[in-house]
Amino acid sequence: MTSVRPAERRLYQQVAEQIRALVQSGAFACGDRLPAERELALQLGVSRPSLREALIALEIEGAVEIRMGSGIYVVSAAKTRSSRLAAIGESPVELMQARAVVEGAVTLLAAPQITPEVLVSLRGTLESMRAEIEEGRTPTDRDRQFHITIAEQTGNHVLSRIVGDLFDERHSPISSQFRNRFETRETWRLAVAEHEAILGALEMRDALLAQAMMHAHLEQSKRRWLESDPR
Amino acid sequence: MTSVRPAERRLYQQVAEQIRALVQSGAFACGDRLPAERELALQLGVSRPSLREALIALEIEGAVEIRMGSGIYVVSAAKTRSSRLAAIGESPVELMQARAVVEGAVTLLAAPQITPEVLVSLRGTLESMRAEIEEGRTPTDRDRQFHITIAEQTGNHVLSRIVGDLFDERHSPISSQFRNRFETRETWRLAVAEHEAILGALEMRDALLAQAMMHAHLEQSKRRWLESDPR
DNA sequence: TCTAATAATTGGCTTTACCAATTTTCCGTC
DNA sequence: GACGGAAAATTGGTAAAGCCAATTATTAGA
Repeated sequence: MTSVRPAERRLYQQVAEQIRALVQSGAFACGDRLPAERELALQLGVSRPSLREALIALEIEGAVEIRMGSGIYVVSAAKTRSSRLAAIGESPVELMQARAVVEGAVTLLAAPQITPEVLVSLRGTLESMRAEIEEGRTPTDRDRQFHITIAEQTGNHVLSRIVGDLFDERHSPISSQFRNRFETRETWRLAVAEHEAILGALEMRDALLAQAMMHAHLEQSKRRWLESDPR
Repeated sequence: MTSVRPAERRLYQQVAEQIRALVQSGAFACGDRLPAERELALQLGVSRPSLREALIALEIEGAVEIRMGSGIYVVSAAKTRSSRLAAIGESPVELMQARAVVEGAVTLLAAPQITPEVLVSLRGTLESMRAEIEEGRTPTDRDRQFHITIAEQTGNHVLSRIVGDLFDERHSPISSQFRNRFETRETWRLAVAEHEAILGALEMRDALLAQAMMHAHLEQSKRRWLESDPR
């Protein structure tokens, strides 16, 4: 079987998509065992290494579970990790409320573990934000950095990942329609002031206050978002 | 080169980790081109297909960019987005700690909004858990339902999604190596007792106590996990 | 009937080989 | 000497066959 096909995308991506389609079409139910690698490769008309590459991609995104010597199993269809994005009913308002709750708790946990060096770093980030705003630029990256840095002080990778993911979802296609009138220079100035309050509480070693300020910041941010959008 | 190595984890995961380490150690800077596949495979002492599997994993998590005919490039370090999948460094211990923090805060938010009907439903779930344990079955689904139901009372879809995802990650292939001796009947009985404490606090309308009990439950769960595994 | 050895199945990894896209090199031309 | 284009070298993409290791199913023996 000599390949004469014009490479459209990487083969493993095409194969992975085919398998996803097979699962979603109901050809294989959740928990079912897929055909053996050798047979499946034959069915799909690709070599076994190529099929394996596709399976690894599917394994990483949680669509299948590979058990050595046993077989390849379709994992609980509901949470394929790809369905995490674009979940129905998740409005930007809920997103910001979730951030307020989660990052509030994270700040409380992180506060006692923040070193003086990190405080200096945070202040630098804040100054950079201020500068970029006055230059007319949108300091989204600095904003992210501020929140991530605090989360990282928990020493818990899972928590900092969640904080980062939630931040990024604000800029996903779903929410992008909102951020138009939201990011004016004035609203950014308010945001910086709230960041200043958080940092101040951290510098005073007041964990509870820092938590409250973080919570308030994201609630305010949500409110600004709402008021900026007339829908 | 005949393989005589005792398979510890999947090879592609080990290789991917090696490459991540190389990048983070500064051996390759952002934007740099890695050695060619053939050479890199030789350096790392693995076959090219195995190296390719690792590269695909790294490509999916955004750590590298593969350009056909050109080479493999290290992508901007900051945005590795290894996020969505459980990145290395995210030990099950960190996962449980993250759950304790997040679900504690979620419980506090949910508690005032829980209706009597939901309380009845939660008690039913708990009784089902008890029954299944005595039958020798593992009540994982009921356990999940208990936690999800509470999260849903926040009325926030993002929060309930997070709680669900974190629960499911415990049973992902990455963490599965831990769950062997963890799920004994005795540990499950302890878990049910802690669930009972949470539900009791909710019935008493004591939101702060419920938060504390939820936090304690997941911390205890983490501890049990650790002690059950002698590594 | 139950248990333990055994055979068949299945994923894990290696080796070799060739194709396709890209980049580099080099030579002819202006 | 500078420019342009074609050939060659480089690099990723894929295929095929084979063996090892873990799991599961089967079968023979107690």
